[in-house]
Amino acid sequence: MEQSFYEQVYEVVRLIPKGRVTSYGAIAKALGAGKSSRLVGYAMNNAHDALPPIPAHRVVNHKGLLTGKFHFPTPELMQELLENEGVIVDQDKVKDFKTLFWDPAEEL
DNA sequence: TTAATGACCTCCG
DNA sequence: TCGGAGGCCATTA
Repeated sequence: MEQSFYEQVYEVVRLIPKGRVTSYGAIAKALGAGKSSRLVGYAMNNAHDALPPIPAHRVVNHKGLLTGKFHFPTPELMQELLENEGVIVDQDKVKDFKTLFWDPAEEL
């Protein structure tokens, strides 16, 4: 599997600027598969072995909630990484989500 | 090949 | 306005 939907997702996630976040649906939509939002999340499941490492901590659901934090080595790591980049996280939710939101479709 | 899974999104009550 | 249930697509076993 050289090229697949996953590769597309990885590319977009790696393009996310530091201190910015995006949603799975936005990525899926940017790839032309707005209904395949679940695939984006599924791709992240494989992102653990993807190289270079994927900044999955910059990707959250459309609610701005860190749903995938449990998939990290440690749930708190995701929040730490976000705060380390200047993203404020409160109650497992990204503060000013719509403000820090980064639309991949605009970059692509 | 068929069936099941998933870090989601949208709609309806 | 808030909560719950269903549906979509690609990948893996």
